[in-house]
Amino acid sequence: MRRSGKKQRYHHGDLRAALLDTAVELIAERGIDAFSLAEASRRLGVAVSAPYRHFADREDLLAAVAVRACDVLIAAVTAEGAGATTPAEALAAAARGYVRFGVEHRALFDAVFGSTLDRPRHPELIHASAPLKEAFLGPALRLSDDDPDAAAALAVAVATTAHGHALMAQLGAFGTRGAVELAVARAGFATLALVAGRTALPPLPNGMHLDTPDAPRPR
Amino acid sequence: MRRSGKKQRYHHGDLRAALLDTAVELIAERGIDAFSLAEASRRLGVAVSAPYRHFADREDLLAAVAVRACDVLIAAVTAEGAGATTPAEALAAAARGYVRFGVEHRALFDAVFGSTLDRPRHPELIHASAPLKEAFLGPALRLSDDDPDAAAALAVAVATTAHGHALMAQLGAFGTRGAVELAVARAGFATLALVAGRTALPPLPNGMHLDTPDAPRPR
DNA sequence: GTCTATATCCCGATAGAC
DNA sequence: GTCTATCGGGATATAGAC
Repeated sequence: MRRSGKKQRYHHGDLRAALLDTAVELIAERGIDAFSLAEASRRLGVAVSAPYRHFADREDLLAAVAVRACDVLIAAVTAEGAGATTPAEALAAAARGYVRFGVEHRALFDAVFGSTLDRPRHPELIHASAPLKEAFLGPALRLSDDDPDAAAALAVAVATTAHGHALMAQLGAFGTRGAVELAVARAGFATLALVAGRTALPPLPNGMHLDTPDAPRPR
Repeated sequence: MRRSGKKQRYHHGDLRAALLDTAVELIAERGIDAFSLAEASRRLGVAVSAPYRHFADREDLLAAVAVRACDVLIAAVTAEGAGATTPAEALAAAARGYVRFGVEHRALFDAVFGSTLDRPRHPELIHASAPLKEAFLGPALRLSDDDPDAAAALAVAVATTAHGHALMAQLGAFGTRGAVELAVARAGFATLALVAGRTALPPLPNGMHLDTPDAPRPR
């Protein structure tokens, strides 16, 4: 019944969940920096002070959105690779899923990558994003005869290239009509090209392994 | 003499240029969305109304910053490839220059790619960014036996991969110490891998050619 | 758990004096 | 070309009633 009315009031309903949904809506419409608790409250028909019963502050809510977004991202990256037959195809599928997520769920993508969260303040975020690297590292390992250094180098290159395709697609660089599928397809092709030319990728220094950013440039 | 005092007043000086400089400073410190004319005015010791003699509004100033940033970006991309001996090396150098610009001049990078300018309203921006594609397309053409379709496919893949490396580096995914050089180097290697495996890149549809985004997702 | 009310702050943009 | 003053708006967050 919750979906019946447009201006549903959440008095005594599950305001916490409703705030998360509304946050995603607002981020999709105006970007993550323009998101405000005040506007979310207005849209839900509650007082601007109500969210503070469920979230310590604005950043706390955005961190919760980012955690949810991580789950969706990981599902997207792993789902697309379910039917892959070769490791190279699995890697390309992971890249395609990553890009598809970026363009089809831009708000969630921004929640993960586009906000200025103080990540040390939200350790659950680091935990939520951990499985992501496995989706790239697993196939890369199979492609590299279990050489972990070569696999890490390839996985980083592929994930980074997928990231670029998602961002470029968001910028509109792949046009407007059919841009989603085009960007997704190009990310897959680029991945296969990286695989084919992977001998040009020397090992990363110090066993770096696609870690979640721990210390982003402060802002 | 302009640099002598910290709280230099720009009364009757070149306020327009000073505003551009200060905008870059502020964007570097707090991000482009948090940039405000009011704070820039405060920092320069002028009234909040003063900037409106030089810029129609906030967006107009940000567009001017983006134009300047485009010039620096193009210089960075072409400069790094000056000494390249092979087309593959030239392409890798362009990618390295792109990433170096992204991490060393993050404010300028954000001015070009991270703002929500109404680009049709600022045609000079499209003009300023035009030479960028040549830096990638030129070497790609030489690598593709002057096949323009194959060259475009390669150029898009390389530029997009460079973009991904720049963004990932900004996120801190390449760590903190030595992150700049690491990201720059990885972008170069990834480019060489793409070149080596470029037969996996089918032609783009409809003669697409790395155009500047004309219709970014509205926000 | 939500409301009312409020304190405090910041912003973009304009009018009119000098 | 810059200033003073101001309008109109929106934000975060808290206090205290119910």
